[in-house]
Amino acid sequence: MAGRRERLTCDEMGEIKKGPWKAEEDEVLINHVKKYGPRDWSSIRSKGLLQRTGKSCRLRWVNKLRPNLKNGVKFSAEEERIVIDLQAQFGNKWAKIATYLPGRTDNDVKNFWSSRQKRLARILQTPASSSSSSSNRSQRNKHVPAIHDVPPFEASKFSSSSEEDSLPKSQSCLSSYTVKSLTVEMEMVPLPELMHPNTLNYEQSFLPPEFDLIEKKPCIETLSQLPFPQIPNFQSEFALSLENNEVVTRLGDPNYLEAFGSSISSELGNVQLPIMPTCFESERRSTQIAAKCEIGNPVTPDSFVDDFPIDIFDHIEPLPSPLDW
DNA sequence: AAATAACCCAACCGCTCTTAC
DNA sequence: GGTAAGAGCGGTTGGGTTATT
Repeated sequence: MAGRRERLTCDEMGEIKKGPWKAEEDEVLINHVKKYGPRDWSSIRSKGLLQRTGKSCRLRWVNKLRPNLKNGVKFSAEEERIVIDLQAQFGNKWAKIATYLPGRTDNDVKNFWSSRQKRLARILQTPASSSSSSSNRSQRNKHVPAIHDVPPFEASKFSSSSEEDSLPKSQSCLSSYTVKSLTVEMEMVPLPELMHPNTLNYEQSFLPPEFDLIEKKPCIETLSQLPFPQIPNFQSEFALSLENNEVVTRLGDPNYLEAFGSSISSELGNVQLPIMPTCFESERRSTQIAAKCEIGNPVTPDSFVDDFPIDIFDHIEPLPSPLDW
């Protein structure tokens, strides 16, 4: 990484240094914070302490030097679940989400999510019959026979919109589930393998001090009302039913949903799809949308794939022999 | 052992918001 | 109320590392 952003030298940038931070610079920055607190970032440069912009100093402090950061520690399963749930709730408000994850920065969360989305995208774009997939570790491990008809994943759809931000809190929560594209916003099904009872009360354990219960009430309530205990059933029944497997295939096709949204629900039979929280149901705008929601609105192709244990697909179709990889 | 792909993450950029004057 | 500076945030980039062939 060294030199990557140091091409622009101090002279070229008007004495502003860029690129990786040196230990000495960190030390200067830490000393500044010790003296004056985490503020007056621009004064660091104006005093000649560092040839960095205030912006750069602040970022360095927030992302790397701040105490109690979990630098170099991978996201735990619980943290992952929290991010997934909160992203579904808040959108790409990484700073806000990070406040629920002690020791994590918005950059951490953002990077984590980005990696996750890339992984997801690759899985969904995997041609089932492609021999070239043998060179792809993820594709090999996560062979997805039923998803290859899914249109290419559109990562951009996963970013939050300003439209959502402008809504009242109680509606913004709703909008991410109903108003916007169903196939996009419903993807955040809690990871089945993470449905430990002791992970379900994270809201309490990670509530930041300034958290306003009243403000978030509608969404928090719905979160707590989510039928998480049903998820494991959903997983196992899905994995063992060929009929349901076919439904999974169809659900992966937005056109199928569009055309057969209401009738498909009967096909699901005993399958316990994660269902929409009640507050969302009450806000449905049309019977068509309602029909889609009832058949398991949070379920989209990517959620099917990504939120299942990798080996779940072993039950759907025998994996090819390692010799064929 | 080399080549390649995938993943990770630090750091930057541009925009918006907040605050002080 | 207008404006400039500072601060904060989300998106993006690209080098380093690791895993796989």
